[in-house]
Amino acid sequence: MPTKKRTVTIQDVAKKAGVSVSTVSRVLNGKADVAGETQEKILGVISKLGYTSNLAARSMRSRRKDLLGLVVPDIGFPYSIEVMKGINRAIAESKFDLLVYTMGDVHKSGAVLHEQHYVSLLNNSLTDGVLIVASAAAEFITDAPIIAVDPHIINPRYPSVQGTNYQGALDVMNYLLNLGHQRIGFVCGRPEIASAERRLQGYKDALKEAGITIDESLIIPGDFTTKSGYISTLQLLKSNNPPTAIFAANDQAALGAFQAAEELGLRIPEDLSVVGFDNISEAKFVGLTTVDQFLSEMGYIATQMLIKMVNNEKLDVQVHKMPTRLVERTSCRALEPVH
Amino acid sequence: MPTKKRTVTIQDVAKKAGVSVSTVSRVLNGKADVAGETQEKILGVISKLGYTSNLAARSMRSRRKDLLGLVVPDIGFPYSIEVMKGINRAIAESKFDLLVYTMGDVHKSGAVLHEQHYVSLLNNSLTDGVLIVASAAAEFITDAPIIAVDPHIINPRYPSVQGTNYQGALDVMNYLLNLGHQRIGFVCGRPEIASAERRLQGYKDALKEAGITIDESLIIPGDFTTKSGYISTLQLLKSNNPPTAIFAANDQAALGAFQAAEELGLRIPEDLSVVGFDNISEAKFVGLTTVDQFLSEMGYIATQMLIKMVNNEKLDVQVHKMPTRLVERTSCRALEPVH
DNA sequence: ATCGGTAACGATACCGGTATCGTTCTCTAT
DNA sequence: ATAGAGAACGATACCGGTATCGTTACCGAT
Repeated sequence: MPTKKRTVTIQDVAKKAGVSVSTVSRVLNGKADVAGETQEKILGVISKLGYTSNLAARSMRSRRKDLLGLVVPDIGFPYSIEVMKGINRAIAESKFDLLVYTMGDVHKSGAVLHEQHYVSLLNNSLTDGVLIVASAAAEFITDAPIIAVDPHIINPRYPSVQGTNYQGALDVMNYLLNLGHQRIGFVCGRPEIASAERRLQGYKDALKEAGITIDESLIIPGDFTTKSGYISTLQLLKSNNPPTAIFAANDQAALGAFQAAEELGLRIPEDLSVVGFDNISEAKFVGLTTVDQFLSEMGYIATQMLIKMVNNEKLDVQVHKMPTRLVERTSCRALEPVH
Repeated sequence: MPTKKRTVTIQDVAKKAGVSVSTVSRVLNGKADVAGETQEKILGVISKLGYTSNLAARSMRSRRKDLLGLVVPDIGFPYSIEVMKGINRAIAESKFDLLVYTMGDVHKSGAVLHEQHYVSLLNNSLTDGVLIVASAAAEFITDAPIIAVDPHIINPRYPSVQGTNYQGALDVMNYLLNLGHQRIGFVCGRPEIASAERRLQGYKDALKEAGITIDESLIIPGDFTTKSGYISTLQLLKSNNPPTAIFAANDQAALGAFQAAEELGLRIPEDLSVVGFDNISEAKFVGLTTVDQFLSEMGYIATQMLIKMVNNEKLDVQVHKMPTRLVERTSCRALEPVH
């Protein structure tokens, strides 16, 4: 094995320039205490050697890093993508850069203590503050700036941005009920996630309010994936008394419902009405009626709140509630009254 | 201002458990040299104090971090998203975690040396290896594992994964020519990017091959955004002798062409044929004929190559060429022969 | 000539971990 | 009884930067 060339450090620069590391560090950080001539020489050496500072080393000693952390279980999900778009926008407008930490998958074996590991991993070590998206972690909070988008827990001990999931679900149900639908199927999200439960609760309460008894066979488990939406919808449609409409806990599951309908030769909305939740970018193209919870905006606002926290400014609210809006497209139709 | 609670360090754990930091470190890294009883006590203290290790400190001393870095200019772009999906998949299958570094925007003021800064920022400091997506940076390479997806330069000094941009463009042009189109507009990508130039070259060569003289007025500058596609298309369609087909350097620009056509009351494909490049997820929904360059797959393969490099295994190829494929949808039609 | 002030720079502690080596203690073999 | 081996653990150097303080040289003022 060949000898590994070491990376060039501040020591190398100092030696080559004939000055001390202190002086190089001063130049790097734009301190005033350096003679113009010396500065130019050092800058020359730096670019000649191709020196770049070691983030880890710097982070350890200096408090301010101008870097925000983001923890996402899975960056491939449309949900995560939408939120990240907003975060990205806020980052672009700020002086902060962003470090995203992901495991690629929620379920993955890891080292000892991996459970806690991945949250405050960035915390106080690399970044000035951390954004957590749709995660249960960070139960144990340190006092560092942390903010959650759509937390698993309804009332986390740190600030958060949440959508009005319950109200959104009520809106969907009232919309469908007004169209004349009585038998409405519900494809659940992951039960451990608070927002999924809130939507289910909205589904149930709206039915109660309308005086319709809840048929448990119309409520099918799911996990927010397209595949689960597909399977659940098949199950619903093949039953003896299939629903006329399906409310999926998120858009991805609703997309699965589209697939199932197509496979069974059913047209949407003629033979089946479908509503989703999230308004991911695909929804527009397939004409899916859904609830916009302004995910991108949530990410944007959360980032701005985090920046405030980092700057030691006071937050206006601990929990920012983002109102949802029903987006009517072409996946639902009114039922003719039965003669 | 209240006194800042410090984060809990390995020193705190050691003191509380009545052992040395060395022993705690051994427990953290699962070394064998610890008595079972001691280990349990330490683990107890760790979870009681909510200790999590400082990534920065750890990275500095130990070579192996089981962490890969990814540098993207803008994570909001559909292009980046597609590539990241593949990376995410490879990460999920591996023991590595991923750290994504982004500035949120390509054009952003920064500290001194920011130009170099953001590439090998992660390099040898935090991560075992770095993926670079569609960036010109890293001209100065260190010898650390680096791999580029779709590099700006055709022949970078480090391994890369690239699409067959030239061949893909030829395929598009031959497809359009076979449909009978003679006046074909081209909406350029960002000229400093190699892949954009390769596509333009394919456009020109195909025309030459077909014996059609190149009309420079049909070649409009662009920058890969939807907006630029919109503007360029308007310009093309409003000219005296508008094209019958438009080949956009990427799908986002093609989407802009759709907008422009709609605004002018032109139907696609009846009044105008459009082809894109990339096959982003939106393309399917609008029926855009495009070139699939398997971006997700490129990310996947690049990640696997990087992991090989980190493990000191030999790469099969330095440049992995990913073949493109024309995806025919409904945005083009055959021209009737002129009578 | 002595002093104080300031500009420019160097020496060193320190951040929080890991790697290396040394120390202590027990147990077994001779 | 003593040496040697091995288990369990501690002490300390070190990673590559920044923060703090100290040092030197040069200046004008008293």
